Amino acid sequence: MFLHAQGELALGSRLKAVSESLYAAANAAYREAGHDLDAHWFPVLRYLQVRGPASVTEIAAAIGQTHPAVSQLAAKLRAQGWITRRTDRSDARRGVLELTADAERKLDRLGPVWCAIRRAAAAASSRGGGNLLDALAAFEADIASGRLAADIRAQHARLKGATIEIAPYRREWAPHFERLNVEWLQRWFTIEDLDRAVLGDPQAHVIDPGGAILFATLDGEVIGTCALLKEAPGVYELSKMAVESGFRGFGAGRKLLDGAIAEFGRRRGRTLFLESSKRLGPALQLYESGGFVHHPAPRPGSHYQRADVYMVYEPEKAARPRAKAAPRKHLRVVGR
Amino acid sequence: MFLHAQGELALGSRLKAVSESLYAAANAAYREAGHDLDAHWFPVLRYLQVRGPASVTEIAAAIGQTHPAVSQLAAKLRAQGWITRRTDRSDARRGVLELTADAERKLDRLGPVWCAIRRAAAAASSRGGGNLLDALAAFEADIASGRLAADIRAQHARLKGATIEIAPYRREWAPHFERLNVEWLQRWFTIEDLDRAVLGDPQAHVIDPGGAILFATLDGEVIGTCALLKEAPGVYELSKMAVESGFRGFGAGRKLLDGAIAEFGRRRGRTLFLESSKRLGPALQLYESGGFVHHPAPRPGSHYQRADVYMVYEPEKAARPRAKAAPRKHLRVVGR
DNA sequence: CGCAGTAACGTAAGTGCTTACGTAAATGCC
DNA sequence: GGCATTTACGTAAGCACTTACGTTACTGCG
Repeated sequence: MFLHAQGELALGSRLKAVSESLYAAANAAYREAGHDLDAHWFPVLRYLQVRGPASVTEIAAAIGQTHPAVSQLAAKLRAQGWITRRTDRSDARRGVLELTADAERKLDRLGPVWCAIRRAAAAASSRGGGNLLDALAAFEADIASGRLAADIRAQHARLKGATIEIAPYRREWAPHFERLNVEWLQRWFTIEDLDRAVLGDPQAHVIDPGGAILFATLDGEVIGTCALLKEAPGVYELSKMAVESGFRGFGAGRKLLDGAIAEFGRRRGRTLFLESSKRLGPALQLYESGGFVHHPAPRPGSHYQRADVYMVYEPEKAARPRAKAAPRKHLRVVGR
Repeated sequence: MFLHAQGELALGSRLKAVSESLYAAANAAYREAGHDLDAHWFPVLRYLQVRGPASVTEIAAAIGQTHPAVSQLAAKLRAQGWITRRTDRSDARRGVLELTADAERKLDRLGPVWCAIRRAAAAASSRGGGNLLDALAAFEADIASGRLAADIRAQHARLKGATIEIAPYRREWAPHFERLNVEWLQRWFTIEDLDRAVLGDPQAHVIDPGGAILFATLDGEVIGTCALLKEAPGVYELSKMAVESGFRGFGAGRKLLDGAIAEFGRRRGRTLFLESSKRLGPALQLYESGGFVHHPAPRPGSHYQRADVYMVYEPEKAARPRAKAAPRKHLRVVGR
């Protein structure tokens, strides 16, 4: 499922969905057992059952909802004869909600259903190793104490000054090279035979012929890559540039590009070119600001079907104080 | 917190609350980082980012929401320039939603915020032993497969034929005797000195003087209790009858009453009386159907302040084929 | 080919909450 | 004792969904 792949980022969505499924399951159980009540009423009714008559704000505070929520539900329950309301003697603002005798009797009959739900939910909650209830309690504590919010801020502050490290090829990272490239290839194009070959065995297709592969890491985690392919003596191709989609905005692309160009320089290359597609706007912008200029025609023997943009590195064109306000128009014209 | 004490029964409420807190935390993080987007948009926007253009129903299925939800959100996002919609060439019913170049750029800048949220949430999720994400995944699987619903049904079927066992006093259950009685005393009255004494040391105040205490158990779990106090030779008082509020409807009260009367019989008692309160409607109904009849005046030396109902056991009055349709009016008249 | 069945998806209305706001009563403070 | 502040809580409006329903387009089958 897509949301599962998003990990913690989609936690809110998933929790809400599970919450609604639970209400639905409870309602189904009530209906099957012949009880006519809604699972959403549980906190209020149960509070009144175990604690006795209580005011709107008292209940709201106890069950962690706003007072209008309780107020509105109370109006509904009153209309249906579950509760009564009388004004507090010592404080005329306050109302005292109380279960009717009939409601009390109905609730007293719910034991078996509640017990069944509790046991089934407990079993489901503790399946798969951990215990949902315990984990949830810890999570709630972090939210209530503000620790989660503080942690997000702290992490973000740390990450703003985070150092993306550029590291040379390592055999054990070959799967990352494949994974990162497959991601954007599938997203924008299809994987061509040449891709499959290069990604499947980067050692044989990139390193051994005299090329290089760079990896961008954030705190040890590989989040981007690019390859410098050796075409001919002194002629290199920049290719397979990929940054994981959840890790854009760290500047990994720029660092990879700089790293590749530096590598090209170290090898005393004469020509550095690349093939790309006008569909990859942000990447083209990056190449332009890195010193690549557009070339009208494909190189003889162009590799890829998808390629419709050809660029060549011209060092003096590099816009080093990074051109933040680079005119978008330029890109558009190029893209045509 | 009240909801925590309800265990699995309040899980739905709590999950929803956590879900909303998470959305709020994410939104705060977005705002602080200067991004103008809503956490609720994440599933749709992220899907379009990693998977590329997609139709409404495709997205809805992937993120586990209904198609109107996606449709409505899409309309809003379209109005704000995040996505465009064009009609599918091969199927005129279907629309193709696609991120605008601007949106693509905005999303590409979110890496650090996402990473911060992910890390903080991961830390909170795995604090406290278990891991919320794993536990949630297992729980979701049980819901999706229908196992939870089936389990509830199965548990409920089992519990309908469940046997409440009545067991005699055991020293290690003394705390249950106290807990169960404190629950209803606090709910309906206040704890009087005599209560404190009896509940604090049932051995000394009930058993040793020649009385008895019974416990009702469900699958080994103590869920109810009652006491038979010896007042004088042949004279007993039924007292401290309590069934846990979440376990009403199992018939534990009746079994406890029957058990106490049987114990009274085994001891060849002559008189069995009880003191109660007209506020405890269902309990009085139980006593009546068990063979107790109302007595107009308090016994000389009545024990409790709260007592305003006095009953005496008259075996021939026991409505043994349990009087389901016992006239409520009777209770009312008695209660007056 | 014609036509029933189904899929895509927009619109409307409902729901369970929320925030925003107003009013009346109680409280604190000089 | 008067008056600002706070508290209780109802009402209104909004929001993120849902279910219900209708329209239009595609699909499969005789």
